[in-house]
Amino acid sequence: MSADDWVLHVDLDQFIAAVEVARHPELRGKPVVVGGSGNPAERAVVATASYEAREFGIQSGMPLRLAAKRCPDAVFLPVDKEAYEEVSERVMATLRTFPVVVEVLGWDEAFLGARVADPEALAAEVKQRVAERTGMSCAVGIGDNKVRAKIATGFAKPGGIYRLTRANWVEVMADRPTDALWGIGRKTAKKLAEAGLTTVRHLGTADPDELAARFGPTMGPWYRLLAQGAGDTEVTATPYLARSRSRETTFQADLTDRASVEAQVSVLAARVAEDVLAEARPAVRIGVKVRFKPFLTYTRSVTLPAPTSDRGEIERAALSLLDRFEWTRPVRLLGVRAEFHRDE
DNA sequence: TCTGGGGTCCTAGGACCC
DNA sequence: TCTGGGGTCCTAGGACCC
Repeated sequence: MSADDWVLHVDLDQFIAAVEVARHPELRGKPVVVGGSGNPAERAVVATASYEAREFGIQSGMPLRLAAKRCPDAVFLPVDKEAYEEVSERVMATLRTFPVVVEVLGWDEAFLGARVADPEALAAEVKQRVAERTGMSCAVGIGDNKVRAKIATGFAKPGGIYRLTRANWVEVMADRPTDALWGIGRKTAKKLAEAGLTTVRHLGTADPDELAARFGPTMGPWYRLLAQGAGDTEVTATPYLARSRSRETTFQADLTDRASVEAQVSVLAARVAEDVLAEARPAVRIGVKVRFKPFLTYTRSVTLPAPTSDRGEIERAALSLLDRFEWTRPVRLLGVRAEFHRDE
């Protein structure tokens, strides 16, 4: 058997819930909901729900209050970022013990670039070693590019292995709705349906010019390629370079006066300035986001006269942007963002 | 919706310049 | 004024993902 190039996508099962259960074994088998500071009455959403909690119709992104209504007996836990980062680091370190290129995608997922004859055997070894060294269970998707590997993982969950390549793409995907594709969400699927394109098969054979006219010169033709299973094959271990850093807060009670808004923007700007300093690259642009009651969101941003990492300058820029909003409604969220130079 | 927080990328119009 | 054409930057918003 000769070796070929493969992309594996490793995705930890129920990552956040799994970390919590690992350190609180008494929670095993119970509906567990992690989100906000663990108080289901607060303005926050579900970060992860255990499988038991999902049985009650609880999903990530759902307001904690609604989750509590659906399952009053669920255990509500606060988000503990440090704990998840620590376990994530151990998982990624375990992945790096294999002769593969590891590209980290987030806390709980990574692409592996491997040249092997038997990718299923590699996937099984990865699952086993991750379980032994970290106690975490994962699903592994195998593909001939990143898109197919990523979609394959969805069929492998929880805890399995699935291979999706050019060979079975049509058979597996052609009759599925367009939002089964990675990068097509609810809104785009709806727009595609309005154009008569409801399945992956339809999209893959659609007229590229018409797609370009409807969805833009880049996205239109890209959607068609995506539906054909096309995707990037290059897995890279190059360290990630952030394009921006931001901090935002939804207030438990809306802000109604300008002085509190300014005070909160100063706090957020200081946190962003710390992040900018940690990046060791200056910010070139500062943005402010305001979400008014009921849920109206606006942004204003400015290119700085010169790149800076100075806390005072970042704060002044953020505060000056406040004059460009209309302050007629209560404020539920404020955010401050710094952007870095795009090249390198 | 009772709708978080942290990101990425694309689009489109206007400004501005040659 | 019956107002070129192309390139690039700036800005706001949208869609998507985890």
